Amino acid sequence: MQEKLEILVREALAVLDIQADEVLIEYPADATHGDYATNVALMYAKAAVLTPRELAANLVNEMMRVLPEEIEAIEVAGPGFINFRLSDKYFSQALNTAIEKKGSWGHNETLKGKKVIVEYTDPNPFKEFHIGHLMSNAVGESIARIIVASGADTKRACYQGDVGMHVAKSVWGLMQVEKYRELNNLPEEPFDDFDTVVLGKAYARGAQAYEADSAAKAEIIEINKKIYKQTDALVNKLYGWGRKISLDYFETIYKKLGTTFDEYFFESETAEFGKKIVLDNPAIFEKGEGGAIVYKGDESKGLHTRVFINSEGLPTYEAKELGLAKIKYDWYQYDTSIVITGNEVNAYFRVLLDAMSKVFPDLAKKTIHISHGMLRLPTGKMSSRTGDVITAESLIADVKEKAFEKIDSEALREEEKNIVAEQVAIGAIKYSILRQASGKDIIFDFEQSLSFEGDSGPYLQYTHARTLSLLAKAGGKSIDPLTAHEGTNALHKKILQFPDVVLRANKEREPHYIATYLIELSREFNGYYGNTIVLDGSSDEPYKLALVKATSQTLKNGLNLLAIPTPERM
RNA sequence: GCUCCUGUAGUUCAAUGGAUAGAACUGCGGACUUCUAAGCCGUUAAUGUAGGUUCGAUUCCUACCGGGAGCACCA
Repeated sequence: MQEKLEILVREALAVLDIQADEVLIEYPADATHGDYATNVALMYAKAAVLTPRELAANLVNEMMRVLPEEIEAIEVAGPGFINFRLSDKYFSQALNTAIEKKGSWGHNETLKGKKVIVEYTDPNPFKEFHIGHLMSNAVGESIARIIVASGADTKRACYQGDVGMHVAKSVWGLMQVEKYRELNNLPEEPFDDFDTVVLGKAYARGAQAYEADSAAKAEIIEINKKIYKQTDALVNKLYGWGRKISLDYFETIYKKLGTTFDEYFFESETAEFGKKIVLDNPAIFEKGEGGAIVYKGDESKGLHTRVFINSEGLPTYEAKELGLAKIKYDWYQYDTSIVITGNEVNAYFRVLLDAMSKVFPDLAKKTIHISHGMLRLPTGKMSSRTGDVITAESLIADVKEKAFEKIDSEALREEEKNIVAEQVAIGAIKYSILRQASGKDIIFDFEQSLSFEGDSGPYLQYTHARTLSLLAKAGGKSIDPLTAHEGTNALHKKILQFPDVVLRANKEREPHYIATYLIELSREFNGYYGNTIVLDGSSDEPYKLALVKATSQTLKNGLNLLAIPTPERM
C-alpha cells in the first residue's frame, strides 16, 4: 500500500510540475491522523512558492481526480501534512489476503533474481563457541532469512579459522595433556563432552604458556609453521583430531540455533591463495618493516596501514580475507556478499575493502560489511564450566533451566517440556540480541535481558501459542475477514503493517524493526484478547476469528524471520 | 595523541528530519472465579551541555563533557 500511495503522490507532484526526489509515506503516530500520511507539501512548499497548506490542498485536488477506491478520504492537517484514510472494505480484503498467503505473508520480491551470500557466526575451531558467536549467528541468521523473504537466492556461509597461532597454541596444549597418549590411537567416535573440555583446556594452557614461557613460545611458533606445511605426523594427527571435534561440536549448536550453512570456508584454504594475490600485486602492496608486506591506507580518509603478510612469510587475516572474497565468488557468483562480524574489527575492514577495491574492484563493490556490537557481561555470576568465557552452550543451558521452572507441569508431557524449555531459552536469548539496532553493544544482564515477560522473546512465543490455543478451541468454525463487522480496529491495522516492516528491515538490513513490530502486534493482540470474547457465537465471530488467525500467522512468519522457534504450547 | 562508534525515564531498549518522544523492567494501584495470568487495565518518570542549519532537530553540523573500540606483523 505504501508503494501505491507513493506513486499517487508522485503523479500529483508531477502534474503540478514539482521536482521531487524523495517521497515519504509514513504511518502517523496518532490514529486520528489517518492510516498513512505524507509530508511532501512541507518539503516542497518552498520550491512551489506556496505555503505548505496551499500546496497540500493543490495536491489533494489533483489526487481526488484519480482516487483509487481503497482510499476513503484525503485531508490536509496540521502544518501541511496530507493524511490518507483507507476504507473498511480495503482493510477487510487485505486481511483476507494476509490469511490466504499463509507462510509467504509479508514476503516481497525486491531482491528477486539476485544472488546473495551471507557469512556469519565464524567460530574458530579449537576455541570456545562463546556468546559473541551467538550474537553473530543471531544477527546473521535473521538477516539471511529476511533476504530470502525478499526473494533473493541466498547462500549461508561460515568462515572458520582452522589455522593460525590460536590453533598452534591448542596443538601445543594437546601435547601436554594426558590425553596425548591415547591420541596415538585415536578413536573413531566423533566426540563426546569430555573431548571438548580437553580441547578447551588445551587452548588455555597453550595461550598461557605462550605468554609466560619463551621456550614454549618458540615451540608454538614452530608448530604453527608445521600446521601450514603439514610436514609433521604428530602435529597433523592432533590437528586433525581437534579440528574434527570442534566442527562436530559446532554443528550441534547450529542445530539448536536453527542455522544450516550451505558452505564452510576455512583459513587453511584461503591462506595460500590470499598470499599469492598479495604477492602478485606489488604495485598495491609494499614492503614494510622487518620484511612484512603491508597495505598503506590513505590516512586522510581515516585508513591506517595494515600487515597482509607477516615477516615470517605467513598471510595474516587480511590477506586471507582477500583470498576468501575471490573463493566465495568462484563458488557462487553473487550480486551481493554480506559479511557479519563484531564491531571491533570495523577499522580493519575499511582498510581491507579499500585494498580490495584495487585488487578486485568489482568484488569490493558487491561486498557489504555489517557489524554487530559486543555482548558485555555485568560482573555477573553466570555459570560457566570453562572459566571466564561464557560459552553459548552454558548460557542456553542456564536459561533453559529457568524456562523449565515456568512451564505449567500439567499442560505438557515430560518430553515435550524439555523441547519447549529449550525453544523458550533460544527465543529469550535471540530476542535480547535482535531487539536493538545491531552495531550497538548489549549489556547482557542475565536477570533483565533474559526476561520472559514484557519486551521479550517468550512474550511473543506465548502470544503465538495463545492464538493457536484459541483457534484449536474454535474447531471447525468459520473464519472470514469479510464478515460484516463494526469498523476496523487497531489490531486489524497493525497486522496489515507487517509487509511494510519486512520491506524496511530488508532495506536497512535491520532485524530489530521486526522485533519491535512483533512486540507492538502482540501488545495489541493481548489487549484485544483481554477485552473481547472471541468465541461468543455472535454474528461477527468469523471476523474475530480471522483477526486471531491473521495475528497467529503474522507472529509465526515474523518470529521465523528472527529465527525464533514457535512452540505450539507453553 | 589520532580515528571511528556511542550518550533518550531509576534500569534495558525504540522512535524514516515531522504532529502529543514509545515500550519493557522496577514501584504503586486495579479488574477478572468464560477462550493459556509468560496475560490485561491504570499511574509516576527521559532526549549529556552550548551553539548552528531548518517552516520543524532525539535525528544533520560544530565544540565541549561522559562511555566504548581500534591504531603493523592476533583475528
